[in-house]
Amino acid sequence: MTSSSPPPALAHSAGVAHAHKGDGDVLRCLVCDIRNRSLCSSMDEEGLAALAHSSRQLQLPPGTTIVEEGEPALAFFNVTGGTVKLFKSLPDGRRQITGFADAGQFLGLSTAQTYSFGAETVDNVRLCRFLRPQLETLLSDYPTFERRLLAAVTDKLAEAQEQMLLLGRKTAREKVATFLLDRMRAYHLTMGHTRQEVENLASVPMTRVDIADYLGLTIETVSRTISAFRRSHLIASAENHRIRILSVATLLTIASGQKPD
Amino acid sequence: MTSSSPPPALAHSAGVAHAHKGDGDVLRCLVCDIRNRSLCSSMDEEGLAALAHSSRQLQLPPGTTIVEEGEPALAFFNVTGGTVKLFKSLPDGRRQITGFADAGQFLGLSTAQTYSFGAETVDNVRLCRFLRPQLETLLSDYPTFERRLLAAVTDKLAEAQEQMLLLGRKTAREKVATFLLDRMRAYHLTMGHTRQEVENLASVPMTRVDIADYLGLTIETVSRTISAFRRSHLIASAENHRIRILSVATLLTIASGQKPD
DNA sequence: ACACGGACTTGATCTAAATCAAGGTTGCAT
DNA sequence: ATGCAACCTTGATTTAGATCAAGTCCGTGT
Repeated sequence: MTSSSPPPALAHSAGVAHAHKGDGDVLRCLVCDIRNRSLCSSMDEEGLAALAHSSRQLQLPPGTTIVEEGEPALAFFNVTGGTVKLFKSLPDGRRQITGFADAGQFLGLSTAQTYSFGAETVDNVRLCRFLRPQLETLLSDYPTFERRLLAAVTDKLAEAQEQMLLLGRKTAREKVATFLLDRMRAYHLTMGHTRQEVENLASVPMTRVDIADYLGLTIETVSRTISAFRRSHLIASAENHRIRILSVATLLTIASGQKPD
Repeated sequence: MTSSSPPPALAHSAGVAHAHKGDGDVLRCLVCDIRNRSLCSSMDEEGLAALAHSSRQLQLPPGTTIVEEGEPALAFFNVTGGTVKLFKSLPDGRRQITGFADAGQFLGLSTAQTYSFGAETVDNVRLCRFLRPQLETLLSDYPTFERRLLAAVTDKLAEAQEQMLLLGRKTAREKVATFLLDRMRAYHLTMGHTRQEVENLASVPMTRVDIADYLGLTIETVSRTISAFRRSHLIASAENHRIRILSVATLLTIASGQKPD
């Protein structure tokens, strides 16, 4: 009974799977390996201790609900490992994934009382949870942290605008090319440019359903388009839900709306 | 030769049309009639003086470029009257309007060196321009202002996610219904609920081309859909680029993805 | 080894919206 | 008043991507 059908577990109920006491280790944030790639990079040593104190670390299996659309917006999260999907839905079940949050990204900011979106883990995810009052205290106490958050939200907004261009005006082919390049960039970011072998690899832990709901397509169209790219030797499958991009240049051309195959 | 064909004028070159010296009147922001509906509501009297000192007021005719995609991000703007369109384009000219900024909305935030989007006036627009260094000073000097900006950007992000749902998953009919209701809400906001007569009016100063580029449709589909709504007596035309919404409830039902005409 | 279930692929057909193609309206400039 | 140009509407036809319909692949548990 390790991982059966109905996606269970709400992240902000009391005793969540593998919740670590934040007050135990002041070092947690100090030794966090992705800290330089996240909001937390704005903090000095004292600030990092405050962060560790204000947050709890969670480890969640695939398919776990993190936040639910319409529920009280009680917490803010920083993803430290794995991939989370954010989405909005229509009453009849149509769903739009508005973004994937990989390690280093935040989620859960809300001005309203309730979340205007849902969030669910794609694979095994580690994240730090900040309850609202604690986040507010941090923002007030550490102006550099607040400034960094403002910059991060501004970046997310620019990303969202790029995605609107994709959803409103790109063809299926252009959408999928853009997606693969984005996943390659995301993978490079989380791997920190460490190895040459990682080059041109994209990590694609999500299902075709998720990709389709992200690109405003059906799973069949996503599948066909990926197959076509594979047949044209623009990409090749790699182990572990990864895709090797054989011609970044061609894919870039396609993604930006110029014809070539 | 008041307003001929090729859309001219860059807003941040020295002597822009009707630029008012910011340092002249300390009262400008104090007496601003939309201040309570904007970022500026976070400021006390002293702050308002600082705002007036840090900004310049511009008055621009329809079709004026405010910011250009790829140009250095030198300024931040607060719209105090009229409507601005924000957009991104593909090399072949396909365009996606990512939002309309009405009175009280800001635009021009950027973390990068250059703007990732363009902005152009839809009708006669009044706006306050803050150069980057001046904005940064304001943020540092007035924490409540920075907090308010963070909230405003967070709201814009939620709006963007809603628009992604529209672009990726809604039908033409649902898109247009959503748009009309949004325009009604925008009109109510800028009119401040003053009059009963204003009820159920939507202000639509933009062309069909703009609406189509905002909804991810063609002008023909937008036109046909609006005509169909008119034929079904869900809406009616009103003077001055306005539309009267005859059945808000029905339009809401359609916008949220349930069938009814 | 095998079989079950979820995820993916591929093919055939359908359709919502795009494209192509005329007109009709409206407002401004002369 | 009249003519022009931009904007909008409506109709006919086409098409990209959706839907419908089988399979295939792959990982896990027995």
